[in-house]
Amino acid sequence: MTEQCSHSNIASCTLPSSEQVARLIDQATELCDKRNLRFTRLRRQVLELVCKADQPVGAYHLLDELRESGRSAAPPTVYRALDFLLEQGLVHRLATNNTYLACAHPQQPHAAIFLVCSQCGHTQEVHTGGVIDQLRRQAEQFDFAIEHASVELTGLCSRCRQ
Amino acid sequence: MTEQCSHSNIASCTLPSSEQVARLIDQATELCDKRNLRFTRLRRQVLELVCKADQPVGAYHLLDELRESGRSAAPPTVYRALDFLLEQGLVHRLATNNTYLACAHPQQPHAAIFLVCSQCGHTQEVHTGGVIDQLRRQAEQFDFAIEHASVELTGLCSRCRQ
DNA sequence: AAAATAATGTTATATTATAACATAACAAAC
DNA sequence: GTTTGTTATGTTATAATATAACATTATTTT
Repeated sequence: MTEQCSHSNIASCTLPSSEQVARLIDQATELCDKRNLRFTRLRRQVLELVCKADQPVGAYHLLDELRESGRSAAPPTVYRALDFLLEQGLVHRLATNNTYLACAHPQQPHAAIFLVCSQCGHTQEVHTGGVIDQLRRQAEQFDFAIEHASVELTGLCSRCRQ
Repeated sequence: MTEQCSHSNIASCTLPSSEQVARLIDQATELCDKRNLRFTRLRRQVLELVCKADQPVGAYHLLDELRESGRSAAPPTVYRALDFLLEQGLVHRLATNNTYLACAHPQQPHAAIFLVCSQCGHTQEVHTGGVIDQLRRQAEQFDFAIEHASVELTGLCSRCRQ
């Protein structure tokens, strides 16, 4: 991700080039090391597949790719790896279309907003501190403690609007 | 829904009493009439079931209830009715847990935010013009035209926090 | 090395949703 | 009021997404 990503007030994150995939893997390795967790071959492989995809991918698509790579794999194989990556904040799950995508900023935990194009599927991770903070304040007015915010905006991306 | 609902700047909507269910059905009848759509027995029955539930319900739960009521029903029966009700803005779908709940304000189309308790499942529809407007503005900065906003906040409700 | 823990393999199955085609109900036109 | 077209529903099958449960392997700790 993080092509032109400024991580200032508002940041948008486009898709990863191959060197950036390597960097994300490096970051994940470091991060797991720091947390004393095992970044196994399977977990690395699944993260690579998610990173390399140019769009959010479904679990069974990842399963196919694992199998094509010669590995013996069944649904739990991929779901367990995804669960691990989700817990560590290395990937996000989009509830509106049951897909997974690599997190652009695994270092600092953050709540993100996703712009999902309903036509081409292109998905952008956007960071706008303001919105999430406002949501948190609103929730607090109802004495509600947010554990996870799922904010997914479906619509037409700039390319598909033309 | 709409127990203590002010529909002012911020409005919260609690669960419906039985008279309120009747009112929602009346509103739906009117609305479909106005739009020249058929509010059939099946559609009415499904909306009633969704309204009466004290929490968002799954499609297969509705299916069971339809069958218990004596009606012959299969998955498409309930999904088709739900699709109709969704299109008309009479129910909402929660993507994070694949459930459906009655819309508190079918009259005026609106984007809502949902507070979903991860412990008891209680779900609150909250209307805060501000947040949705802000989301729309943010999206516009990326030349993105929102068609649908799914904003689902998972966490602990006030009762479960204690 | 043995024991304990964590990860993966494997089989089966649960849960959610849709495709495809047949029939029935309804509305419009004649 | 019957024919015709359209919309809704019935019905069967199956797709797509996800998890349970238990066996095996790998890794870490003792």
